[in-house]
Amino acid sequence: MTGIGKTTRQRGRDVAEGLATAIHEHRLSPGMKLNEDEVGEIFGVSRTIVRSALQSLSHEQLVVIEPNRGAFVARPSVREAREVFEARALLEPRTAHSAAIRTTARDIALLRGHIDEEHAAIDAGDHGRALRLSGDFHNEIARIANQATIAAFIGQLVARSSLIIALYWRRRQATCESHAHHALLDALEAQDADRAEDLMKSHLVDLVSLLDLTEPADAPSSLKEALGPR
Amino acid sequence: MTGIGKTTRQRGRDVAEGLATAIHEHRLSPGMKLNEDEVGEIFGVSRTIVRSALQSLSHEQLVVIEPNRGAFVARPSVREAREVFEARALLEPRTAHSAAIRTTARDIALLRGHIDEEHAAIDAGDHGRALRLSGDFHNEIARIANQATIAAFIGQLVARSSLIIALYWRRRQATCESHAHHALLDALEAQDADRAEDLMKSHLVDLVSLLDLTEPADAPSSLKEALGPR
DNA sequence: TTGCGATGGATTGTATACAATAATAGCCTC
DNA sequence: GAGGCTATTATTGTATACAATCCATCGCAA
Repeated sequence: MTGIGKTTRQRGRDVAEGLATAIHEHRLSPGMKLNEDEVGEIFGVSRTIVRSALQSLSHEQLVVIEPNRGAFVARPSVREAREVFEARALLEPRTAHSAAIRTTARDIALLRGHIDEEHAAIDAGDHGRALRLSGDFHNEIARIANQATIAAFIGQLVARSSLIIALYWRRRQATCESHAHHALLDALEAQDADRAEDLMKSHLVDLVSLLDLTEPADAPSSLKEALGPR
Repeated sequence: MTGIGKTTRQRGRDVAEGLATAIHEHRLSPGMKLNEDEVGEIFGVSRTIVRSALQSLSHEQLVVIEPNRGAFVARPSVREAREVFEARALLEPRTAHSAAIRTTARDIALLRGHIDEEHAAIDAGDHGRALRLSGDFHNEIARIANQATIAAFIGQLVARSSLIIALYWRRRQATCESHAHHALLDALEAQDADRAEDLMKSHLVDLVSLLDLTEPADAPSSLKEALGPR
């Protein structure tokens, strides 16, 4: 239904999506070099297409292009990390509010499926996949709110959050946030917009509190930190 | 200071900016075809660069790329128009609040200069330039708020607003919104964050009220409307 | 006149070739 | 052996050539 890949439509999109998914699932780590020839060979396209995909990703700040040096998976600074979550705090609660009002039974079923998949992934030990699904949950809510423009912004922020989590997550422990998602789902199902808004707000606060945003991490502040026993 | 154009840095950015400015100033109208060869000849670059610029603009939704048909200046639908201003209503008031707290004397001077330039442009009958400067005013406030992520979103929304105004502005009359900008400037100077927030909110409401968002306008709903006496 | 189909021209999509720049390795000097 | 300079290699930036697609014109028949 989603179209077989052999069709003539723009393959740059496919490459960009492939790379984005890999980033979401933490298979590509922040700072990693994205060689144009290599990527092209992997996806079976020429550098022209790869270049287009990388530019696209750089526009949503998943990738940083350094002139004449190439493309790298972005390494959001502590400051950027804060900004991303402040933006999310500004957008997502109100969006959850709108979503609660418009939620249909079909949406609920879809979201429930999402959460189930997420659990399955965690049980299977596939943390990358679990993380991606967790992000998708937020994107789904934005979609339900039926405001494409805001949803697009949230999509970008969720994607960048994935990089931020890769860099600044405190514990190795998997996503323990399923409870928050469950509670949100309940509020949406009850169409309790105010509760959904509050839950989203505190969910985001919780998320940030699980990050360690004290260290610069862009450049190690000391040699010992950079080379010492990890 | 800003680098002479002959340097080796990516010229795609220059082309994109050139086109964006033309769109902001309403020299390029919604729906207009952007032929790759033509644009390339105008800016003195090859299609490769033009293509990159067009993709960039399409990502911020100033341009729509139809596969195998080419790039066109975007024609936001009524629905998109509403969404853009709802997003602005969500982001900009709080941003004005933050900006008011952080405003410095230097910022005030800069904004005042902006407003003056705007007036000068209006007096000179250069509505396009006035409109662009009016948008820049909003961007400046976002910059002062010192949240690059949100500022980038606002930048996009302001740019799209320019297209929306081109399509749905009720009167021929020029921007009569200078008063709102003046009032905002005063609030910022007084560092009265709450007032700045309220002023921004009502300013945006006023802006929307000056738009005619009742008609589809994507396709004229009747022949009479399309061909009748204008 | 109206509708359909074919042909030619123009425009976009993609790959590739070449030029420019940065990274690497080797050599020489001290 | 350490440090710096040069040459080589690898990678990116840009232009161009070719293929695929679309659009317009024309012709023809009903």
